[in-house]
Amino acid sequence: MTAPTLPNSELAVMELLWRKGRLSARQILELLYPDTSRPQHGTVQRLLQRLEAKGFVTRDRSLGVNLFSPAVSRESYASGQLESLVDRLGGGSLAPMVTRLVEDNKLSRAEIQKLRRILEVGE
Amino acid sequence: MTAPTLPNSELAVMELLWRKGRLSARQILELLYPDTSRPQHGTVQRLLQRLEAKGFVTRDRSLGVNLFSPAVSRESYASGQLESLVDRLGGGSLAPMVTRLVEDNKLSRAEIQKLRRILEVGE
DNA sequence: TGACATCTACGACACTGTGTCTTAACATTA
DNA sequence: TAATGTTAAGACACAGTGTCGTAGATGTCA
Repeated sequence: MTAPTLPNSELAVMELLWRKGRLSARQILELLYPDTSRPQHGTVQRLLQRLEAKGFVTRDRSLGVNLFSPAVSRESYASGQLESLVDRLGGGSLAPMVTRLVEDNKLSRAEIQKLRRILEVGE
Repeated sequence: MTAPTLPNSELAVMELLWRKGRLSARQILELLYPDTSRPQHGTVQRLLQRLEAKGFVTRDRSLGVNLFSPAVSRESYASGQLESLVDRLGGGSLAPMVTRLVEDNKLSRAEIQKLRRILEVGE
């Protein structure tokens, strides 16, 4: 099973969970729709349900209200997406894309330094 | 205007064009649906039409049959997708995702070498 | 314990994008 | 000009997304 790509609304929920760690549906509702008069409980509940089905959040039912936590870290999701991008478009290699980014000056000096350091593995 | 993400069927057409450079609709049809008895001309035509509308292919009408060429290179599309991934999920930085790939041994030794060389810019 | 508020689960729906087909118009050539 | 191939455009089914409403479960407090 390859990692699915999350739609925007679900990603927004994950962003919250990644930032806060563990939230109730109500907290998510308030953070997600801060100035809406309408309830929209159902929407949040649906999103959480779908995320749970996809294995992206875990639900703690031991309390009165359910608490939701991320089951997939941001780094894990992001790198999974990167991997799938590389497979789909790069013929399995990240290098050509990075080459292009460098040529187009899309990577800052600092970013390049960081990447260099990361890639200094072994010998 | 940010680069759109192409659906599979359109990407399949682009793959052909990237590989072959310039093709007629019929050639694309034959390459795309090699062993189909059904015509499916319309499908290919539609795909090409949508790709043209998105600015991904150019159409040469000067001959009897239209000839289609890629208007966006594979590298350009791929790096654009990478860039948008970094913006959406990496907080603008590619480094964390690459870190994760390295940790998970998703990058071969050769690939790491290649990336290192690419990133040896300036000083 | 009953009344009330909250929370949860789920069916429903509109909209959009995708993938495909069909048909009609058009061009080409034998 | 008939036959053949090509292009254009309408149409549609289907899946995914984002949302709502509601019914039932659960909890709280007078």
